[in-house]
Amino acid sequence: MARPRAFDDDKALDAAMECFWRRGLEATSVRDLTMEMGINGPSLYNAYGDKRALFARVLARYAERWMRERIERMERDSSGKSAIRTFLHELIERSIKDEHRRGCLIVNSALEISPHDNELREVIASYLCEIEMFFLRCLKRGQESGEIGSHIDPRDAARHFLGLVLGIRVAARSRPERALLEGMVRPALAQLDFPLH
Amino acid sequence: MARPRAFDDDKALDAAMECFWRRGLEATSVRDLTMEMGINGPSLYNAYGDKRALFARVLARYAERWMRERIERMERDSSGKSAIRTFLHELIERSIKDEHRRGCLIVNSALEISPHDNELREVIASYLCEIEMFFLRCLKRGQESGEIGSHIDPRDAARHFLGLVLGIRVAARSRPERALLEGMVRPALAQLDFPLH
DNA sequence: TGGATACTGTAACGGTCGTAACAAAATCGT
DNA sequence: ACGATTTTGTTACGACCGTTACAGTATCCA
Repeated sequence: MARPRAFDDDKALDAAMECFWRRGLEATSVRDLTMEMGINGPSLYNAYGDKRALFARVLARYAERWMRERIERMERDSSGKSAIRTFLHELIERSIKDEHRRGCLIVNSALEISPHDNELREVIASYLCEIEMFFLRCLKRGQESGEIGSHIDPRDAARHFLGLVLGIRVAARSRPERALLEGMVRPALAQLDFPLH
Repeated sequence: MARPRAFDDDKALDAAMECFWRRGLEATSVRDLTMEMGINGPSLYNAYGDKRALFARVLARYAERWMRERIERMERDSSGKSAIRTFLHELIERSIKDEHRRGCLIVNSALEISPHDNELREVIASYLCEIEMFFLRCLKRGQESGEIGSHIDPRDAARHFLGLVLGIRVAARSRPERALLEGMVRPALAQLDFPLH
C-alpha cells in the first residue's frame, strides 16, 4: 500500500502531552512539538492535522490516562467515603510533588481555552462533569452503606468536592504548600464524618 | 519642561486591563493593546516599559479595584458570617453574568503565568493570601460574636473558602451554571450554621 | 523667543509563528 | 520489478510577534 510511519504514535503523543502540559496550548509552538516529538512538521500535519487538533487529541489522552484511571482506581475502593478521601489526598500529594509545576492539563485548559472555542470548552465541561459524577457515586454509595449521614445532599456535596479539586489545582500553581492544600479539604472531609442530625 | 502626554493614563490602563482580562497575557499582542488603548507602540513602551511590565501594572490595578474593593466592602458588614455569604454569592452572580467569559484576572493569571516567572507568581500568591486572610478575619469575627461555632477551625475554614473561590472561577469558565456554582458553596456555608458539638 | 525636554508617529528591525508545496524515499499489492 | 500510495525531509511562504531608531512635534522654563 504505502510507506509506513517511521515514528511511534504513542511516544509522539506522550511527548506532545508533555509540551502542552508544561507550557499550555498557545505557548507551545509547532517547532517545540516537532522537536520534542522527534518528527518533522509535515509529518505532524499529516498524522494529526493542525496544532489545535493535536491538542484536542492530547487532551483526550490525558483525560483517559490521568483522570479516568484515577477515578476507576478509586471506585475499586469498597468505601465511598474513603474513595473521596484518597482521591483528594492523592491530588494534594501530586500537586506538591509536581516539580515542573505543570498542574492539571484539564484545569489549565479550562482557563486557557478561548471562551469562543465552544468545541474544546464543551469537551472540558464534560470532563468536569465526569469528576462531579464520580463524587456523586461515592457519596451515594457512602450513604447507602451508612458511613455518610443522610443529612448531606449528595448533589451539592459532589459539586462542592469538584470545586475543591479545581481550587487545589489553581492554588498549587502559586502556593504549593501542604498546609494550605490540606487545610482546604479538611473541613469538607470532616463534614462527611458528622453524626446525623 | 516637556511635551505633555496626549492620552489619559486611567483610560489607557483600563483598556489594557480589558485586553488582558479577556485574552490573557500571551494571547494579547502589543498591537491589540495599542489599538485598544488608543496610543502608539513607542508611547506604550515609553510610558509603561514592555508588555510584561504593563501586565504587572494592570494586575495590581485589577487587584485594587476588583479584589480589595470587594473585601473592604464586605468587611463593613457587621456580621462576619454574612460577609462570607455575601462575598460568595456576589462572586457567583458575577461569574454567571460574565458575558464575555473573562473570569477573574488573578485566577486566570495564576494558571497562565509561567512557573518560572517567580516575580509574578509571588505577586499572585500574595493576592491569594489576601483573600485567605479576609475569610480568616470574617471567621474569627463570627466566632467572637457567637454566630459561628467554636468547633470550626478558622484557619482551615479560611483556606477552604479560598479553595472554593478559585474553584468557582475555574468551573464558571466552562460551566457557568447557577445550580453548579451554588451547589458548590452550599455545603460550606451550611457548615457555618451547624450547632456546637 | 529659544532651547531643552518629553512625547508622538512612521517605519522597520530580526525573529518566530502556523502551515504548506514539493520532491525524494520507502513500502505495498500485483 | 513496477506503479500506486503514503511518509519524509527540505525549504519557504506570508503574517504577525515584541521591540526600537529616528525624525517630527508640542510644551515648559529661561
